[in-house]
Amino acid sequence: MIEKILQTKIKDAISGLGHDVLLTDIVIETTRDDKHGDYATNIAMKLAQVFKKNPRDIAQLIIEKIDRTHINKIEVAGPGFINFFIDDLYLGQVITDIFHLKDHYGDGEKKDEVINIEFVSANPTGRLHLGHARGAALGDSLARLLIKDGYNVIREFYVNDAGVQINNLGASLYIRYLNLHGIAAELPEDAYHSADLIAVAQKLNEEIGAKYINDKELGERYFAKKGSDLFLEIIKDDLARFRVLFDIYSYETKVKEDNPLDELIKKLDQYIYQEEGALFLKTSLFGDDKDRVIVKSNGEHTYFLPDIQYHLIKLRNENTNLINIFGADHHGYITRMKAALQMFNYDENILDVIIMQLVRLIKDGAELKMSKRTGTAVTLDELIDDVGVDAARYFFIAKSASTHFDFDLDLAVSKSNANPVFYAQYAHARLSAVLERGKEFGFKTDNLVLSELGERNLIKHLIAYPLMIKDSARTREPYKVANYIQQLAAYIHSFYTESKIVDETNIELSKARLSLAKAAKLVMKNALHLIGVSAPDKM
RNA sequence: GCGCUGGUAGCUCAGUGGAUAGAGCAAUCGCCUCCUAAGCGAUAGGUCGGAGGUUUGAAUCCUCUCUAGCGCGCCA
Repeated sequence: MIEKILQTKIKDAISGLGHDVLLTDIVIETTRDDKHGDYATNIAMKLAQVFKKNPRDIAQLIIEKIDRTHINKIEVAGPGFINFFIDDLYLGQVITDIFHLKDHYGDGEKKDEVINIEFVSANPTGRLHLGHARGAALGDSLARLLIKDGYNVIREFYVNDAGVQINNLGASLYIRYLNLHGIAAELPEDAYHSADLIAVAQKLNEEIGAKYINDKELGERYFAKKGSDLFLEIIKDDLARFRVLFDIYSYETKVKEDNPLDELIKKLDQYIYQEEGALFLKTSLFGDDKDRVIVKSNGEHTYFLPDIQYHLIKLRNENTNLINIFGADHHGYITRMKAALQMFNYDENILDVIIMQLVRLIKDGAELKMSKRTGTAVTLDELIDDVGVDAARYFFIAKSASTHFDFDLDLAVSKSNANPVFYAQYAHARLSAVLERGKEFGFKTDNLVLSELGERNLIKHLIAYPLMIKDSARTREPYKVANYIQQLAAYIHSFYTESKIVDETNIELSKARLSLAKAAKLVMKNALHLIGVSAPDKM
């Protein structure tokens, strides 16, 4: 890895001047302007205070001491940058590395740590909509990224298959069911109004006929159970279509069944007090604004209590860290959950909550409110039909989770070709075509020297791939992969346009360029795979 | 009122202590007898919400402030 090598060279040079610096304090950056060389460091400016000297003078002292193997030229520039111009032959070695490592190029060191990432976790009371789609794309891409970086990853979905929302589902479905039998019944304001429920009611009606039309209680119970089961199946199917597969589905009912909440309350005893007939948990001891109710005065527990149990279950194995992906409307929940975990002597950082800002849906220039109640939500299913999995997934992960963004439905559907994902896929397809065309030539990795600007830019970007993986996994930000992909596509298109890759009059050069094309294609395919996007050979 | 997240080009967004603030889309101008023009090259477009401060250096850090979204239930 070039960065590391340069860091070491610089560190050694600085030691030669009688001063020690940490390797990690030496920042190597790729230059934006090729006049500034290939890589640069600002270390001399950082050391200005220590050395009490002008940064340019320090830079000069460093470059006099530095080992110049693989380096063509070193310059002091601007306010005190040190610019490195790397030998072409040395840069080209990355192609050999990629040929050798193939799909494992960029893999992080294998780690013992398990990362459990919980996302989507939608209530099985309707189809997934746009907001869930963002979470699904984000969570799955993050999972892929962490796996690539060497972690053991568990993708987990928590199903709230108990509680008021399920009863409400049962009641809503029951009314739809009565309607199917010509019985007039109005959906209450707070019922689920979406059209999905009609389809589910119809399906269940086929199984039971008129059995429950005169038995509201049994009917509602039946529809609550069967309806949520059916919706969960629909959710799983939609997710699979979106290329999102979970390792574990955990059920609230099962969590409570296997782990009596009374016992949990006993374990939390020292943090619990009673007030006005309710049980409060002293989460304020751990930074929460106030204490939280876990058992209401009517004897029912709040959602929070089984959720604590659930998080403990996720932590049952040693060496596990948790990631939850939440919508912004749940951010108030973070501190109390971390507080509960700290009551069991876990470090607060064992749980990392990624807050995802909500998606605003724009249609005909105006905001369309998403709500299960009013039934105006755009479902994941419809989204996939309209814009396709690749474009949709790319669209959702290409922006950081903290970005509030507008999803313009008209734009997404009508101008899907404007989606940057096609730019990247097209770059991949072009490389596939040219490799096919040049398949008789073979490849060349020894003494591979490519010195055109476009070739060098592409090579340097391939070199940066492992570092990008590491960085995006560390900060848990898959959008950085999308940024990388865009830049990679741009370099590929430039290279393709500027350099004739298959040239019968220059076999050696063609072999070298085909090798670069093959390496770039492989990296592009793998990068796209990390965000769940396909890499077509033809477009 | 308090808290979380935003405010950067016409639009959607990157950039979180360094060189002239970038990309895609939209706009203008070039480029296919030549490996896929879903492309390339060039031009134009920005008081980085505002004000103060720290620093050799600030879009980036600090304080205040304006503004948008979301929270602040014995709901889930």
